[in-house]
Amino acid sequence: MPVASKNSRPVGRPPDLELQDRRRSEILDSATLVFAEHGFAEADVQDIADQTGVGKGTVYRYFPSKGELFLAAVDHGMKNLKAAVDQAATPDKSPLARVSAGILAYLTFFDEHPEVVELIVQERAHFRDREKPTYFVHREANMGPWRDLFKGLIEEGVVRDLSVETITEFISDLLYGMMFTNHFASRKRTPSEQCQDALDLLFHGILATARGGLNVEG
Amino acid sequence: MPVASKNSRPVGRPPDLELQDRRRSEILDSATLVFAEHGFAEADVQDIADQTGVGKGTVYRYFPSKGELFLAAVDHGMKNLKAAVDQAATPDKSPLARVSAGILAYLTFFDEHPEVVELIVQERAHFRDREKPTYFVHREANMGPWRDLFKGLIEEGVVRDLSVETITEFISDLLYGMMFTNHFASRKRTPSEQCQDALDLLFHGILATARGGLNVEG
Amino acid sequence: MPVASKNSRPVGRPPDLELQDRRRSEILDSATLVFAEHGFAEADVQDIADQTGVGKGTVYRYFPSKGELFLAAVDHGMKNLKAAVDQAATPDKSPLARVSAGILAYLTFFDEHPEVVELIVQERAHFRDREKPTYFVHREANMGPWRDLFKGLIEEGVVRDLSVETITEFISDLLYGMMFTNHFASRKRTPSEQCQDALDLLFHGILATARGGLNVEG
Amino acid sequence: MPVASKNSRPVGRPPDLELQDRRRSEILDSATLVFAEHGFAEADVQDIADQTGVGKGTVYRYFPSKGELFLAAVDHGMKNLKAAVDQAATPDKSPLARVSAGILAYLTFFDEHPEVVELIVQERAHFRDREKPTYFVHREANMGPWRDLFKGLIEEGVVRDLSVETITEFISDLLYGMMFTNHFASRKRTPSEQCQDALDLLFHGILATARGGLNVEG
DNA sequence: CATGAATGAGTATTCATTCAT
DNA sequence: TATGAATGAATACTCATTCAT
Repeated sequence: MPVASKNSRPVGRPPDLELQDRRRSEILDSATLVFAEHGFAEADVQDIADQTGVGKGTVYRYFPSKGELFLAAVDHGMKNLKAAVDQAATPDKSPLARVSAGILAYLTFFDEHPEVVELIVQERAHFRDREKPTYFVHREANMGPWRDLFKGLIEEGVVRDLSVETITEFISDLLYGMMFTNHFASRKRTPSEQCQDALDLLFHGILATARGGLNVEG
Repeated sequence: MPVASKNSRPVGRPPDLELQDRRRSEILDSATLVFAEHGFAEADVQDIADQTGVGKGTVYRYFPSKGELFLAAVDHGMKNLKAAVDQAATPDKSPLARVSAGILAYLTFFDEHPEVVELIVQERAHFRDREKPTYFVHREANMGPWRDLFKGLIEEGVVRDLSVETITEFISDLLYGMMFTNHFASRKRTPSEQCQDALDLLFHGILATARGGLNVEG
Repeated sequence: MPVASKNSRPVGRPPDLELQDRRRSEILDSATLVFAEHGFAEADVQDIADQTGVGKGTVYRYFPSKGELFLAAVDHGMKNLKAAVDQAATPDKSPLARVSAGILAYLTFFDEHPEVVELIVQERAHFRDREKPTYFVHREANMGPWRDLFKGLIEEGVVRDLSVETITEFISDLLYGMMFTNHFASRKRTPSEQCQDALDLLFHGILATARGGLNVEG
Repeated sequence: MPVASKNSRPVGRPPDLELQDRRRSEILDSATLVFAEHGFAEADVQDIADQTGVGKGTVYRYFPSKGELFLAAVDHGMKNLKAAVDQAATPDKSPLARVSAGILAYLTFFDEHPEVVELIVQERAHFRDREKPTYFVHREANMGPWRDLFKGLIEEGVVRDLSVETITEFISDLLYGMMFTNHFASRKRTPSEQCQDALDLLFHGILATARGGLNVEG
């Protein structure tokens, strides 16, 4: 039940709450585009306002500062990433299939949304004092189920008896590196192909021999 | 009658070439520190001059602009990285040992030189129009010997019959991701521990079963 | 349902057009003073802003650069000159009286507005690449009626049968030289006295003898 | 007789006095060119040094500052002007012929040395605090003989009984205006043609009627 | 004496943010 | 509430001048 403001009769649901939400969303979308195209420092709030079709002052009614707006855009991007991965790695699939699907979804998301990659770099470059970049905050928050999944796989004997942490970090780092490299070095392979190769190596490693007496010390 | 011909005018203070080189180096070091601490945009050329103990004008005698100075610092960092890796992965070692040593050297370098990681991010954030970030230019230039190495390992049957490109990209991406994540998420593990785990997974994969009838589609 | 269509967004503070015009004018006046006092190079945009009583950013809202502001000030001065001359040399006067009135108005204008003389010198000194200085652009644009006037006087037999161009250039050069010399050499005579003398010589020349057999070659 | 410096035996005429003079002259010439081409503010002392073929420090050994060097260049130009006019308006000519020759020499000099015109403008623009621009200092210093000449012509009845001052100022202003206008407005006429026309008007005025009952008041 | 390396003062311009309307 | 006019902090780069060699 909406609380009527001091001197007004209750007018039911104010008709512009919805508008407010839409506006916020539109500004966020424009911001993502403009920040990704020009970088944080070069992006003008005026451009974002123009792109959205509102006045500059309006942008400031929705977000207290350029920085907050930027951070909100990054957060928005991270939520979209999670949604894409979650939608792909559904619980009805087998655990390994979920791994596979999750990785493919991750690669596909960034392939389709290069602007989010840009946002991630820009954040790290311009907000160096933050404890943890938004990406890693989200990563940590979403990692639990994956840890459980690998724990189960180990117990089942499907995956070797390694530290779960070791596995998830390995995969996380690999994906993080792939995402950046794809974008920075303009790689042309499809997410699907990449995913295939990565999974093969991830699952079986590069060596031909059975694991055992390898000595790499010399 | 003066002996000096028109083309041999300089009779004044002779340039001290050694001093010039030292100066250039000192400025580059200061720049690396200042750029890493404040980021490219916030870094003040005056700070770099102060840090080096010279006047601002002197900085501009050695580097034509703030941007060129920054790029030179990145390049310098990349050269140091190569030197560290080359020194570790010497040809007298066995191929697999060279892989191992190279990876350890890579991780150790960035662990000891976090400022270079910062430079890499800053470059990508502020020089988005460059064809390829310096890191990738160097990576490409230095990759040849590694490709040969893996080609040999495959021929020997030590490494599975995979595309060499697939292997080097996999490792490159993994390392790139590890370097960034270590720095951005403030990971505490030693390069040596990380290297061990990464090599284990890289060599043998995560699966317990022999490679073969795995079906991850469902 | 909002009445405003997408194209009629502005619902906020309406622009005060009259204020804008006044502001522009005030800035132009301040600029004229400051540029004349300090010269173009030494003039500080901050001074102009202070003098006008606005922020420096406001100056840049009205003029895109210091240079454009300066040129606008010169142009403004030239328009004022034309107005002064036009107002004096009205068509109701006889042709020779118009010449006389025009010359007096010209000399009087620069006597009362020495800052415009400064602007003219400064322009020539700092914008050497312009095809024609503003002064000459205006001069050319305003010369037509004077040419017609002299053409008429020649046809009437009042003025000798000389090339109209010769006459107008002679007068133009003379006045240009008088204006500069008055200002640069701090001459003290009143415009009126100067005008008298100049007209006398212009009309009758310096020689006592009737025109004719003079031979100045030897 | 040269005075030997404190602790040295008299060595006769030092062999490099001549070199010094030559150097000074070369620097002055280079300075004139560079100042005229780029304007005072944009001209670099380094350019002048390069142009002369000496080191920047050497320029400062001959002239205490950029400003002094510039002023010396202007002065040099003025002296050349005087020489040109003096050489043309020799006492062996008749008075009116000397006037004619002087004017032609003046116009020819600036036609052949547009760089001097530039110097004159630049001086006025950048040294606004000087009591009198160099040009006017020289003009005043060189005017005496011309005043005498016109005084004589008036006494002879060749020139009307006007104030000598009025005549010389008229001519001076006219020439000053012609010089600037020729240069600024890129006039194409030859000095000789211009001189003819100017003399005709100067001597006889523009009116067809004999001087007398002209009334230009209405 | 000649040189040129070193110095550091000086300034136009942008753009996030505010707030009158 | 939405707008955009007004503000002013903040900063790279140049170049006249000095002086060690």
